[in-house]
Amino acid sequence: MILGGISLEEREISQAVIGRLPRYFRYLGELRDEGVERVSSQELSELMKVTASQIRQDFNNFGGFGQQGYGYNVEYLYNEIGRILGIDRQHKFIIIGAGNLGRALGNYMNFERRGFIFCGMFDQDPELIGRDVRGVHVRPMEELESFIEKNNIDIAVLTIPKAGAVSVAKRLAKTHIRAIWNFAHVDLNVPEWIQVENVHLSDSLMKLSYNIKRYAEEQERS
Amino acid sequence: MILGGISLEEREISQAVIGRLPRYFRYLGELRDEGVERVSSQELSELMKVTASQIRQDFNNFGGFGQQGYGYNVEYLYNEIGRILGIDRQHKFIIIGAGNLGRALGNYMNFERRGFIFCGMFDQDPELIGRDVRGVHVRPMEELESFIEKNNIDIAVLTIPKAGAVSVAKRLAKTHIRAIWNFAHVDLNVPEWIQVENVHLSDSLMKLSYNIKRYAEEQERS
DNA sequence: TAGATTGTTAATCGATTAACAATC
DNA sequence: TAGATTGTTAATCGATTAACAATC
Repeated sequence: MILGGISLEEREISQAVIGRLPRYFRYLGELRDEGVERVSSQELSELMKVTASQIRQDFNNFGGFGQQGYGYNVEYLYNEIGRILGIDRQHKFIIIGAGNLGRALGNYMNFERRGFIFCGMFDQDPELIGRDVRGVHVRPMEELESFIEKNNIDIAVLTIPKAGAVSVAKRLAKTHIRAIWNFAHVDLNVPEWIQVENVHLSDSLMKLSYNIKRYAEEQERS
Repeated sequence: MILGGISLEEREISQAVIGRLPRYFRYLGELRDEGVERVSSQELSELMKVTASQIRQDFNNFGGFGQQGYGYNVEYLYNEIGRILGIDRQHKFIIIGAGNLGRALGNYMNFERRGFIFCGMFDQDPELIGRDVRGVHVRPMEELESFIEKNNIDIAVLTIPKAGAVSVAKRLAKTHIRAIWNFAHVDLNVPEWIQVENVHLSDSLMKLSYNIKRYAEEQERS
């Protein structure tokens, strides 16, 4: 299937679309668990409160998953989206920073369900080294690079203060790590072959604060 | 300042702009801490890797903060954006769900710096009730509504599994809570006067997974 | 005054929605 | 076949970028 010389596979999908895939995946998983076999873009649109048009456009970025007159097969579509998101394969991850947040993420079981395997944990604090988090014990920072290479780690989760995050990211850039899930409140500069996804909790809280204020002011005016 | 009958104050700011404000705020705070007095949109654009045009457009949504030929005063702009985000005022919050994530958030000091005051914590598990998290002890769920009303709580942080989240959100909807910071992996249906900000960690992880896969496939092709 | 840089309008780009022919 | 619903093109909308006059 060729479009202007660029095959379907190579066309770049916008991050706006990618950002919606996990939500589709979640709703389809729920429908599947309820035993629903088929769903139309219209039905899904009412459930998810987005337009049916958007749903069809989004899915068609990856080729036709549906069938005219029928709709989409829930099970099939669910699996396809999972495959697109890459969660049909396993990802091995380590957590750098064994503080409260790092330990909370290490203890969170649901990531495993999606193929994310918790393999190691690191900290520089001698107090924390050796501690056990769900069967994984905390290692000293010196072992970081060797551990990554020996165990073929895919993802490093950064749960350390911003001061340390930049230098740790530099160390990671010299390994074969493929991605950083960054909870530190700083923008990381890494080579283009390392994918970065930021979770800036205080940014999220500020947006909430803005919306609280905006709503209050709207009310005052009316 | 009237534009087509709608005053500046009333014009709706797009969430795209709001989403960028915390990042501006962070960079301006760093410049301020470094003692930098003025910054031009050009300089800020190089630092933040966005266009100078976007920066000027974004700021002008809220009125003119700069001066031709000079640029922007860092301290002033920093304070103005803080004010716009509503973090010049205090927000009292409670955490519902005293599991690993809830406790981690409760222990995180930096929210306090931005005026978010940790006031209470709730859980249904008798094992957890009474436990102390940074001076706040965990209360039983029965006390939720009375505590919110008595202490004028603004924000409820939801760190419970999705099964419980929907029913707790229903209870919250009957209180005077103003916002929910939702870490449960489910979409909440609440009245329009309650602001909701979702932090769906597994969605974030799936996006990362997609980008890992996409990069790998790009490499294969070339 | 001359130079710099904003505020703002106009042009472009991309994303969303609407419409409908294709087809199951 | 008739009805339903997709896949896809066209229209609209909104967001980003470019350009430049206003002005410090």
